[in-house]
Amino acid sequence: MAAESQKKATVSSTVEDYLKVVLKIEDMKQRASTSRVARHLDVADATVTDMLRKLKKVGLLEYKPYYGATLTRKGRQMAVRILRRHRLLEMFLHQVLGYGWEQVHQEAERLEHAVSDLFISRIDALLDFPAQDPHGEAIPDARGFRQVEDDLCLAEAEPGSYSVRKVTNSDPEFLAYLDKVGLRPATRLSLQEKAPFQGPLKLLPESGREPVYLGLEASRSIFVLPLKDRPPAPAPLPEGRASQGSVGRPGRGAGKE
Amino acid sequence: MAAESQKKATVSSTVEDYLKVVLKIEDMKQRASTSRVARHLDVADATVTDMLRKLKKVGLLEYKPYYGATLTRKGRQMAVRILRRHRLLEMFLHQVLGYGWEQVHQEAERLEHAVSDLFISRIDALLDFPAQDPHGEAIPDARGFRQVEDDLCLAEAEPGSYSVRKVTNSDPEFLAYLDKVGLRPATRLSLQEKAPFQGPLKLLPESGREPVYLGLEASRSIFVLPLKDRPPAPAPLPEGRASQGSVGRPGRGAGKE
DNA sequence: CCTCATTTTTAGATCAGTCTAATAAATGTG
DNA sequence: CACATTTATTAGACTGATCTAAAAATGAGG
Repeated sequence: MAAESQKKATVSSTVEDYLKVVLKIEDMKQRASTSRVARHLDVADATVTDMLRKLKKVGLLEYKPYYGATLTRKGRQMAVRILRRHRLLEMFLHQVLGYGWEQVHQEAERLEHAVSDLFISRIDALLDFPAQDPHGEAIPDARGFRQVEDDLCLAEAEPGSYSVRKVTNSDPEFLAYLDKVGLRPATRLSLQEKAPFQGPLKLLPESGREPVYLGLEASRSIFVLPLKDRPPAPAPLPEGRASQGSVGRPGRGAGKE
Repeated sequence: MAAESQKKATVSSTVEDYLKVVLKIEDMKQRASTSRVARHLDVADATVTDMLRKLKKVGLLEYKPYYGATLTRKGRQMAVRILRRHRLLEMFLHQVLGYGWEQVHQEAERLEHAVSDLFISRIDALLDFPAQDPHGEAIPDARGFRQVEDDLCLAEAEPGSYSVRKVTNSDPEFLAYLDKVGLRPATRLSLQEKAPFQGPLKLLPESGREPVYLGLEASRSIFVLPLKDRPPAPAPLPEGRASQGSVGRPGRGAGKE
């Protein structure tokens, strides 16, 4: 609460993008190396080196040459704020303006830098304070708390019954495809078998009668919650033991920031 | 329809701002001189000289050194497109997100550069294709046609009965004041007297019982429609002879572009 | 038609963000 | 452990948008 922590350092949208990417990489438990950041942002490595040094200087991240970056408290706070804007905007575009879930990402990507805090709080209220975006990703709340994600990557799942929790891929083509075969957040499905040698997964979505064969690589961006065996339960989301109540509870590792 | 006219030359938001300003100045029947453009954009004259030359080079405007700029067909088209976005966004913020009319301008100023055509067409439909923004300014339609404005500046009006058509000033303080004294688009009022020597106007808005004294300068940004003497008519806007039906009719001077 | 004030342009710099090419550090493999 | 490969950094340059200060054109009055 010291006066200095109040200064609403306003950063360029470029800086916002760098912070967002570092957060994303850290969330995937990877090292935010120069090249990894560069790949995510589609810029040259040299550009990233420069920028990381600049961001270190202004205290938004730590940077060790030849190693990579780590967000500071302040940097993480800013990054989560952008993430919140992004996901709220996606939800708004989907729910209010009727965008398909494969269309929301790109538009939100531009809007997140342009919109005011007032705009964000208005759409938050309009949407009745949603907890997930159209891809099933958790929307951080206004204080920066993030819901604990207690899901399982389909690529690692054993055959059985699941419901789709989130899809962490924003490629419109891919999402449109998933949509077509009936795979969306909250869809229940049974994973019937996994072909050996990096082979495809055989899935049966609840809706379609046709099985869907999905490449292993594609399955890495689908996250699911195990379903209690027989699929009787009507509510698909509130089943997982940590998928509720965690907003506002800073608990181990996934709370604030 | 030639292939070249199809190329969707995408310009920076800075360029969009320059075009918007030149359009605004031309709409006020003034010469878009270097210094005038500079004042509107709050940049140095030298910066404008450079930019106008660049914009001439890409065919968005004519530029005569020591004289100023004139939009080309193409430049005007782009400028009107931004104007449309701006005003639709204002209406959207006002109607859907509950912004006050004094708050909409600033937010729209940022959003107009970030939003896609899809976004614009969605809000247009959501708002049921509005013809005016919250300040009473005409919203160009998707083809770029602009409604003919057949109104009268309050500063030039004679005592009598009027209804407020539009307010061409985006200063939040000023608009908040007008709002407080009950002056908004569609408000009926009687102009009771104009003090001599650039003196204030004495107004009686229909709502308030108190007369309002308005400086001459302030009255320049208020435009009104004369009311058919006794104020009996319920519909305030559709009275002026040219305030309807002109969308899509390229009529003299105020049609396309 | 000359002079002065105003307006505009030119010249030269800066800043943020980016690039390519060259160099250097780190790493992995025989 | 030494070399080859990979990953990062440095060096130098460019682009778009901006500035200040100095020079030049315009135009109004005498």
